[in-house]
Amino acid sequence: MADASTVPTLDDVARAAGVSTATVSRCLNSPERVVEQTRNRVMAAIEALGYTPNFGARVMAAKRTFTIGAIIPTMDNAIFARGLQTFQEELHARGYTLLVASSAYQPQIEEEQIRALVARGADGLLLIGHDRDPAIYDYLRARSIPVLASWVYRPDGTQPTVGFDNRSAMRALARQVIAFGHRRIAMISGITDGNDRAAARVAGLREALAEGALDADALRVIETPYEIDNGAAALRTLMQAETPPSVIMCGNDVLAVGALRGAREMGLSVPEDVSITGFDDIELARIVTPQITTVHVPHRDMGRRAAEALIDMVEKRSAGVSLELECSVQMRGSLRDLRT
Amino acid sequence: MADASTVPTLDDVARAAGVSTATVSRCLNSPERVVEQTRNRVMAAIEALGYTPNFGARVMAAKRTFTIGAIIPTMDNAIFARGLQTFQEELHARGYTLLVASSAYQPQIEEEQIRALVARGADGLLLIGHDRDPAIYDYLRARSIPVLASWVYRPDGTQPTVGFDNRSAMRALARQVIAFGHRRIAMISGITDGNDRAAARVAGLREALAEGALDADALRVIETPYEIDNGAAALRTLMQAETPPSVIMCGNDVLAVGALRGAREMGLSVPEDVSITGFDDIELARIVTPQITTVHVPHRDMGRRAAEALIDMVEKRSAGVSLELECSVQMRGSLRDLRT
DNA sequence: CTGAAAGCGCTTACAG
DNA sequence: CTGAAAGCGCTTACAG
Repeated sequence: MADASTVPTLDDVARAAGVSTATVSRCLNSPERVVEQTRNRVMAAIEALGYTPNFGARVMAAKRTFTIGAIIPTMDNAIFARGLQTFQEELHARGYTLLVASSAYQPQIEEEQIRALVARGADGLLLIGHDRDPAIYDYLRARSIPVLASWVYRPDGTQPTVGFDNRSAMRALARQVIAFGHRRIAMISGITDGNDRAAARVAGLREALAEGALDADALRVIETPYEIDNGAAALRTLMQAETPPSVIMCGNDVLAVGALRGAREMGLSVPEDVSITGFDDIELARIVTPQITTVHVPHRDMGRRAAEALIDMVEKRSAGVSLELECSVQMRGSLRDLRT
Repeated sequence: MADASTVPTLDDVARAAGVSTATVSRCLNSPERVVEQTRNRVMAAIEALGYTPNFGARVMAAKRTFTIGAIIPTMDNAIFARGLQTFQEELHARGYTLLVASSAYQPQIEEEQIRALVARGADGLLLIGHDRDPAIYDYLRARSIPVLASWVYRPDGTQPTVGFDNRSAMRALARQVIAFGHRRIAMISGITDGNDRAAARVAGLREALAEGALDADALRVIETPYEIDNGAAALRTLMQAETPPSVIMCGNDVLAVGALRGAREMGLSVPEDVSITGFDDIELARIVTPQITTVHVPHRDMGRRAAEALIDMVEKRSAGVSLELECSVQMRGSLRDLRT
């Protein structure tokens, strides 16, 4: 932090300009309340001294930080990067700064990060997913800190959400898979414990199976953290079964790309020997060969809308409105149509 | 921010525990200085009230935030994700919190973000690349805020750096390319203006050309922002030349993957019709087919070392020591050996 | 339009 | 080991 002996304070500016600290403060925060001549003098002093307001002091006195905190599960891959980028762009345009933390998909770390962000005076919080220990929402409510849950749409939830319906999106993809004649379906899911998006995607697949009069109970699901290598390993396991699946639906594109690599390593062709699907439609999905059939998530739009909604909440213009964004199925080369 | 009427303060805790605020503060900051019995009583009160220290007040009183700021050029892709992840892990292990901002590769935005982070009381700053307006370093020095430059190693620089030598790394790759018999070499570079890493990579290639008695002046270089689509477009332009290159060396893997796609779209085979190389060795490089020959950058190690070095500076244990990390050339399928 | 002064919620010498 | 008190640098009613 700054060295007090060297960094000018409001007091220094006031003295240099021959006014009170109140006036200097006003010049900075509501300049229209200061007559021009005085203001010019003050601004000149600020410039001359190279004054920057002390953040801590300002926060403490004003009880606002113009800071929004976001906690995402991981920064290690591109899943959240796109959405977060537009989220931050929109915040910036509205005069807010974004603080990002990551939780490594661990509720305990997420809670720690939430407290850290709150302790840092975040005016509002963006969280990924809706379901978490209610005590956290109580904690936030007690401090009247607005929270928006994103990457998920839950009109029934206790918190406002701006996102998409993970379950119906996966169901739509699974219907397509079934319509293509696939019957031996397996899934490589992310860890569902503590991850409502992952759980909803599995549920969406099961729903589609049930609709199609397929045995949802017999569905083979491997749960594994969202990492490329894990996708490869899981595919190997699944394909070594006595009756290997004709299609492996993955919880996201990272796992799908890993599965693709795993197939290649086993000498299997995709989609001739096995079909693979993903979820998210991040850049990765279009970079590999064949390109991955996946669920397109409107990340950029979601980020922007989330920022708008959260700032509205922070500025008391809204108690929090949920917004549903539409996903779409992206048909690409990794899914084979067995009817042809 | 918190609603004062509802959020417990140090005072509330002190009253509840029947001690002074000084004691409560000590329990939080140097628990060993409080006798166990008292401490237990205080901790129970903290728990019971759900107390969280007020950040602004703490910062103002302690003149430390235990916050490190990092400004990276972009969050939109994986280039910086890996390194930043370990950077933040190491900070966390040492009790610091990371604040990340991005500059969109624009010096002006970077400067704005630097001021924002400083205003927020960052104890230290991580910046990507070394070369920038000296006024920025002066500003930081006046506030005695330690700065570490990373993703670059510059023993001659005005600031300590923890990173690698972009120029010699690219030169090493280019030597290999030349050794493979390539003579018609072109480059797709990132924008070099305001980006010392990008500029150093171009310089490294030129050096290797000169060494090999090739005409460095005739080198065709297209500069374009680091985006996949731009890599594809640049490749198209280069391959439409009268005498197209036998190899296209890209400023990073993102451009290389784009170039690969561009080649495929033109019906060209890689590496049969044209070789492609990258830089960074991010996951992308191994996901595509063929895999990209590239420069491996030790991102994770760099992130960890940068955190260590910066914290040492912050805690006055060091005035800032530069550290060079080694890169290595990763030979993969996208580069053809013309001698065979 | 401007100023004097209280107060924001902590930390930290200084005593005891 | 613990407490009383000053002080950190701002903002904001409240007066004038």
